[in-house]
Amino acid sequence: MIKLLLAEDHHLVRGAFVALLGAEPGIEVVAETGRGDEAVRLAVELRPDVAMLDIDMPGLDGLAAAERIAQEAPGCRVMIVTAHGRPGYLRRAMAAGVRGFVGKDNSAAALAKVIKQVHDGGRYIDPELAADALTMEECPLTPRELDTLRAASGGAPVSRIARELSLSEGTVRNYLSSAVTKLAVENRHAAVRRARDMGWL
Amino acid sequence: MIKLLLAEDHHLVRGAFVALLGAEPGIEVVAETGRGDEAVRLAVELRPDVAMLDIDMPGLDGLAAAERIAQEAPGCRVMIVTAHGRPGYLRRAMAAGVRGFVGKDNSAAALAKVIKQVHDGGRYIDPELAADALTMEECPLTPRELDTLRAASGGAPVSRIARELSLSEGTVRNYLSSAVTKLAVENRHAAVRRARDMGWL
DNA sequence: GCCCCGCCATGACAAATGTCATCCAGGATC
DNA sequence: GATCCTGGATGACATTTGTCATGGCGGGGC
Repeated sequence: MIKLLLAEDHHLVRGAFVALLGAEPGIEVVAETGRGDEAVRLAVELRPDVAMLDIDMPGLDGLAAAERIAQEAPGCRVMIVTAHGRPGYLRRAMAAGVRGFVGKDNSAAALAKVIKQVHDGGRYIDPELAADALTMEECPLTPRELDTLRAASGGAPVSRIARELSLSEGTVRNYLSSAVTKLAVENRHAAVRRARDMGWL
Repeated sequence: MIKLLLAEDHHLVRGAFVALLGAEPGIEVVAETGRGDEAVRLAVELRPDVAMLDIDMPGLDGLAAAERIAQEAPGCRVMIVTAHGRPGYLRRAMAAGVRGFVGKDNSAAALAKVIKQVHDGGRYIDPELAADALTMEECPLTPRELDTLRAASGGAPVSRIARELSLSEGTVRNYLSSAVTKLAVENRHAAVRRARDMGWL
């Protein structure tokens, strides 16, 4: 019997997952939560065989939670289920030692199969998402450029970004400009959008 | 037996819903789809008692689908299930004659109850979302302002927006400026964000 | 009819943004 | 130690923006 920890922020979807996977022979849902930090705590406490995490959750996002679980509950295998096929997410997940990565576009049967595969020490990456990630170049932005993009994401003016990061306005403009060039877009707002779409932000 | 049409774009979530609601006594899922246009077609063809629609779907979004179903399959009662509690969405849904509006944060039991309530001719609005919509002012933007905001949403420069809408650049700047003022934000990009958050865009 | 409002358009000016040449510090290389 | 390179930082300059005052046009409402 595979002991499964389930983390997904929407009650309804989570409840549906529990119903679905609870019916699956060989799988037992031992805990469920809607928060990432909560998921880490439960993984440490209950030591499930597999933790299945959504990405966007309050408290701690699924990728960060995966990293923490890998450190604090090493026996627990982690898989990510997400609606957003951002290529960068897959990269981060791999770096965190995640063993399964599937989109919410898959069938329930496929999901159960992946859970078992992951439990048996295997790996499974959604082929479509994997293709995206492989054909895609590495994030070309430097840490500083990412910082400024992040700070600019709310539409904040350069002056505020500069204050926030304790930089001169000129410097901020430079980083943004260089990000815009690298991403081949027209201005920083488009750059923010693009970086976010890629899962880099 | 309530005949239910289910429309939700993620296979996995949809499958889970089917499993969940199929187990519910008195409810029978007669059709399921991941596309809005498909949902309209199925509603017309199968005449289910209740159609349960997600908002973000390919083909036709849930709100537009709701409008079409109200016209083309009047006997079918429509309810919306969504992850995004944008106040504007609720408004549009009400205008389309939707009889149920719930967030994905609810429990499965609550969902089944709402389905039955809607089927019996009642209405149900998620109290939390309703409160948001009521405390919130109507969208203050003119159609033209919305057009320009929409065109600006990708981070496009004014020149391109002007070409797209066949307006002079000055006019575009005017609309955007007025939108920025009305929404009390710092620039058009923040205005786009805000309008989108409100469900106005 | 008259007035108001939304829509379209100009021009001018101030402020924010994008671009570029340049410089510095530290690590890698030879 | 001299050199090269990269990421980080800066200020000057051109361009793009946001803002404001203004005016014309057409359709509803009174």
